[in-house]
Amino acid sequence: GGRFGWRDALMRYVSNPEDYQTQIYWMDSDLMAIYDAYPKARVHLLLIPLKHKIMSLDNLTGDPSHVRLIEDMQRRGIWLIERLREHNPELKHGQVHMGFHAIPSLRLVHMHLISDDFDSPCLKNKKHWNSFTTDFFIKPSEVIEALKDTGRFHPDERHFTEILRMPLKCHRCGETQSLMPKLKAHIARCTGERGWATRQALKRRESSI
DNA sequence: GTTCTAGAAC
DNA sequence: GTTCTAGAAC
Repeated sequence: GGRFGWRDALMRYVSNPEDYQTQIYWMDSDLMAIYDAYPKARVHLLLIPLKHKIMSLDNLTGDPSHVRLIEDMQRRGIWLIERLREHNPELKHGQVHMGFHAIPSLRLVHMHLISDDFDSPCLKNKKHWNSFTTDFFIKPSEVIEALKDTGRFHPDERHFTEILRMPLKCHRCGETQSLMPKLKAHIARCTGERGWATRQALKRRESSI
């Protein structure tokens, strides 16, 4: 086999940033923000520490350097969202969510920055949806508090596996949809009056030509 | 994490 | 008959 298995996909970016320049949105000596290779929304970045090679949140302790790392990621995440808003006019009023997956598939601690539209052909199944729109999506403040209070952050695997199987629920209005295609159609409609009206106007204009 | 696809659901 | 989900991947 090769040097990296699929679980180590993020190691490539961290080990050889120079080979991935087009996939890097922003980077300094401590953190790297890359475009998710399979974005689940119009904007979807991963923020990855460069100096601490921590495989998962389970490996964090109450050590001040670990608490500080997550606090730095939180601060940088907020900064990146502001930067994204400046460069993406469509994000001006929309929310950008920031968080970790409770049980990530890929090694190396990474925090998602993802826009609220969830408009992407890569968003395909229930696991995708529930991993961003339920308690499976862990805010950095939750991790920081757990580390300060208990010196660890160990998500219960059975609990979070069950969460991924929950019904498909719109993150805006709470309405439940039976199937992914129906959810995706609903999300497109429920994505805000202004966005919806604009799309309808564009459709009318297209069909009248 | 994705791809592929059998068979369930429609 | 087609769409859609969900489990295997050696």
